[in-house]
This record gives sequence, structure tokens and C-alpha cells, in this order.
Amino acid sequence: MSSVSNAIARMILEMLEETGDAEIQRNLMAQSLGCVPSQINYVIASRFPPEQGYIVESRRGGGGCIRIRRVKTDRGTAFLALINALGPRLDEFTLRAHIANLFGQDFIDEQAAALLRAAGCSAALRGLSPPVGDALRASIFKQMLLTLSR
Amino acid sequence: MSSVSNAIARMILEMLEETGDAEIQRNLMAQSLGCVPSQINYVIASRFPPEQGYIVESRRGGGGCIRIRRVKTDRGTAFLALINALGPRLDEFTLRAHIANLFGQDFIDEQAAALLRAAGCSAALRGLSPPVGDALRASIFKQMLLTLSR
DNA sequence: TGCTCATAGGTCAAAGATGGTCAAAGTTAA
DNA sequence: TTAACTTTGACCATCTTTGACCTATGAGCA
Repeated sequence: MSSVSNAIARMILEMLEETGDAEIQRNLMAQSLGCVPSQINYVIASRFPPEQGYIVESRRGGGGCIRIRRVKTDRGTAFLALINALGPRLDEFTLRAHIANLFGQDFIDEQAAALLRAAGCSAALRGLSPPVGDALRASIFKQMLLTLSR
Repeated sequence: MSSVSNAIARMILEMLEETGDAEIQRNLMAQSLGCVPSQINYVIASRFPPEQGYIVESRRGGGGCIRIRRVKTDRGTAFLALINALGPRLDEFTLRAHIANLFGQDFIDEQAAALLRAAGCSAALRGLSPPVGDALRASIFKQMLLTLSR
């Protein structure tokens, strides 16, 4: 039951625990473990997904590397819950109430609140009939919440 | 993760932080780092581009040199200037370019960039004909920029 | 003053070095 | 047996390094 993938995952987890982030060179790691380089990608994709709060960045070319971090977030679940609770339409008043709520619970800072309000304000969505505007406001808000959840 | 290019970039950044501008002699620097002179140009082009606010001047011939500076524009002014420069319509690709520019010049942080992208992404504005979607994207972006300028 | 040349820096494309994707083949667990 | 998970490898995208060739500037000399 000790597959190569498990070994890779363990190595990454150890690095994460030690220093808070794991920076690896794909080819080197693959060589030292005797597997193909793309298996590293497989492990990262299957065991360190963004849904679990992992952030993966990489650089190609000479001196390239892969960096894995983890961001702690219970906020993420709150955002996702709100997205699911939202209907297909959203008026500006209700939007502002949601934003105030998120701000009050410290899930977003002042700037994020201001941006969310600006994107959904009537001035930004001017010229649309109420039903269309409300649908779009809901759509935009959800998209932005999704971004914040990651 | 320690390529020659990284070393060059680090040297230039240090000089910038110390004195506000970096003045280098291409051949000398290349020799001291054991690389070809044109690699200096590569690093300058790829890591100190004008989109990120860097100004590069040079003089050839005897006593020639390369000088790199960074211009600091006032945030508020930059946002207002961009709002004025924007037309009535904005496609998603151009939007992303603008956001990348703002981020590159440190006018917005990663979260603000993500929110701006989310609000203007095609998923958020789905179901609209291209001209209407582009108009709305421009409108929303301007409204958010206005918020950021305050 | 005009040449001429040595001394800088500039450009660009090819070669090299990494990492990314995806689908097929192999394994394992229910 | 089947569905999910692993392992591989061929091919792709991006970043870095190198080198041949080009252009601009300053200094010295006729």
C-alpha cells in the first residue's frame, strides 16, 4: 500500500509542516523517486487541490520549480454556503445586506466590501431592466464570492 | 530556483532599493556573473518592463551604461486616468491586461485583482450578447476603479 | 572639422531546460 | 467485474541561456 504517489505526497506534506510551504523541482524529485515527472503533477492535482486550501504556483524554464502552499480558511466554506443559498436574482438592497453581513463577520475586509458593492451597484448595471439587472447582479456576486472562497 | 537570471534580477532590485535607481555596466556585470552580456537585456526585458512602472535608459560607446528606475505614480491619479482612458466597451482579454498592469505596478493587491477579474469574467456576464456584455464590463470595471481611487 | 575605430549596448533567433496536459495502460479495492 | 486510483509516456508551453550580427557613442588623429 506504499505506492510512489504516497511517497510523493508524504514528502510534500513534510516540507509543508516544516516550513509552511513546499518548493520542489519536478525533474529532480521524479528522478530521486524513480518515477516519471508527470506523476508529481498527478499527486499535486489529486491530493493538494484548491478546494482543500492548497495554492500551487510554478515556473518553467531553467531554474524552474513548483511551489505549494496552504492557506487556512474556514471562510471558504462560508462563501460557498452563501453561494448555494443565493437565488437566481438579487436586488441591490439585499446585496448590500449580504456584504454587510460578511464584513461584520470579518470574512472580508473593507476594500473587498467596497468592490463587491461597486460591482453590483445600480450605476454599474445601468440600462438594464430590473429582472435582467437582478439576475446579472446575482451572477456577478456569486462569481466574486467564488473567487474569495479560494 | 537559483538561476543566473534570478541573480541578475536580485542585484538590480537591491540597487533600486538602496538608491532608487540602478546603474549598471552590461559587460562588467555579465563578466562578474559569468554569463553573456545579452542575458542582462533578457532579464531587464522580462522582469523590469514598463508595464510595471520601470524606465530603462542606456548609453552606448565609451563609458556607456544602463540605468533602471521605477516611476511611482499616485494610485488615485492612476485609477482616474485609466477610467478616463477606457472606452464604452471592454472585452475580457483587455480587462485582464489592465488588471495585470495595475497589479504589476502595485496599485492593487492579489485579492482586488481577483475580484476585478471575477466581476468582469464571461461566466459572470453570461447570457449577454457581446456588445451588451462588453458595455457592461466597462461600466462595472469603471465603477470598481472609482471605488479603489477613494 | 571630419574620419576611423575601439568600446559600449541592442536584437533576435536557436538551443536548452523545465514544468504542464492528456489519454492510454496498469492496479487495486468494493 | 467494475469503478476508482496509479503509472507512463508522447507531445506541448514557457522560461532561460547563448551567440552571431547590428547600432550608437566617444576619443584620437589627420
